[in-house]
Amino acid sequence: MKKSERVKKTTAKAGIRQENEKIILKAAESVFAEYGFRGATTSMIAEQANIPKANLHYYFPTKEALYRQVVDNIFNIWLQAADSFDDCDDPVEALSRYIEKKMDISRDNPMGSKVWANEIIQRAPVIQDYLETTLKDWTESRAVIIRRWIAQGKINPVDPQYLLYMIWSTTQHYADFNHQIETLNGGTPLSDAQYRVAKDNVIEIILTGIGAVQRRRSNLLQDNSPKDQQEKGDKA
Amino acid sequence: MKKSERVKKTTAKAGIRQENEKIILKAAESVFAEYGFRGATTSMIAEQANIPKANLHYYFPTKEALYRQVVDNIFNIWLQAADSFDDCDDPVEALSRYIEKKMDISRDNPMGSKVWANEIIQRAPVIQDYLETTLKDWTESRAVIIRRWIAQGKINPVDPQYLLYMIWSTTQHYADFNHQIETLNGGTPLSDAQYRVAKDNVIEIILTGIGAVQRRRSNLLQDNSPKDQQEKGDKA
DNA sequence: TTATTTCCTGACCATTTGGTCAAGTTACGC
DNA sequence: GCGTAACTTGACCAAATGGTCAGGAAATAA
Repeated sequence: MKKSERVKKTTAKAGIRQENEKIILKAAESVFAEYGFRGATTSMIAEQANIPKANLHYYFPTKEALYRQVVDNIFNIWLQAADSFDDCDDPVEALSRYIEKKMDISRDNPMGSKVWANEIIQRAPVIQDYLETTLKDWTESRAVIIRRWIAQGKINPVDPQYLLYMIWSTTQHYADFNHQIETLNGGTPLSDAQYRVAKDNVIEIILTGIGAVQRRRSNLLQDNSPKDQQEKGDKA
Repeated sequence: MKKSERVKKTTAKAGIRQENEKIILKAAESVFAEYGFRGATTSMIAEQANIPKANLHYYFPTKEALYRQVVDNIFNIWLQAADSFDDCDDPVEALSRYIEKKMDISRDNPMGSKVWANEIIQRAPVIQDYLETTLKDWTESRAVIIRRWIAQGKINPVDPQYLLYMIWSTTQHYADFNHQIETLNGGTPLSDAQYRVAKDNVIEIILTGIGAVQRRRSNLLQDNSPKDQQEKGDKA
């Protein structure tokens, strides 16, 4: 139908492959996010990318190859977030930064999070390997840091593994269940201000919950002043 | 797995329908959970239920009708959990009970939770109506209770909506991401003892996080009985 | 017994699916 | 210009899919 609105070709032939792969990957991400690997069809993806299906198969020979590439990209984003949880002496700083980063990712890349969720629900046919190696190692290394904080009396004795699950689930919920949140918000997406409040609530409750802070000054209820956009002026 | 071990027929003809519908629904739940509506096939479900596909269609004329029934059952379980969050003066009691109930459901009915997750990710084609009515009303009524607790100084000022999201996500994570948790647990499911610890951690961190308790006595670390994760020393 | 209703299922069908292919078109190096 | 490599795509195919159907088996009613 609408066929020639295919997006500009930057500098002619050079870069066409790169450009088109990007378009296809983006379309694939959103279709895989919504329907999972089995439920997604290459026609849907092609349509979303606004190219003929045969063209899609020119760039990605099989549905599985395309899916793998999508999942790979997502894992890289995950790694990026993981880096922000550094080996820092201050749990408030390290955890605030990590949670904030994860919340940002949920907002900026909700489709990726959904693809990940689908992968796990389907028992990780593609990323099982990552889970057993990279993710497991990372988790254990963070557990060491958390246990050190506990030993130093900086936070309450909590089981690191369950604390991490809480952080993952809470932050990713804003991507994966975004539709439900939107519905409960009257059918409109969370505004920037609301998202800021959500973030603050999450950080505050978790940090307070593990005894990293006693009780913070800020009122976590949404203030009704229209002005609310200053940077992360709230921290430790 | 064989073929004719189809389960006993209780009392012959009477109740056959009921019996078979139950078997089919259970099979359908697990297949829909793993692959979503589109990704699931009626053959897979029939196979899982150990009946010919044509027989499945005798009881449930279409895939969609079957799916609707599955989703309906899940929503009823959700309602059951919702009831346990009653209008109680004590936030510690009300929230402990609710979180515990949700954790129990995640353990006893992980497939249901996954079907729900898939539904939301797919933008609730079937349950949108519930979200806008039952779920929304319930959420708002609980928000009132939470705000009252805040006004009474029983908990810190937090935004009720985000607190609820945290409870939902954290508890449901144990069902939806059960495979990831299992992998990180060395490939074995959480034991009863571990699950107990997980529950306690969740309850404790959230209740402490909102200031409902100051700091509780229990040590949330798993008692160090020799049986801990140390099977495969894979590493890099 | 026979009649009637319910249940069971192999064979079948139209549509959708992932993927191919051959005949093009476009861009770049020469 | 011309050749070649990269890109594009309508038409096509075999397999899988949701669903049907006719005929048979089993249970109950008469």
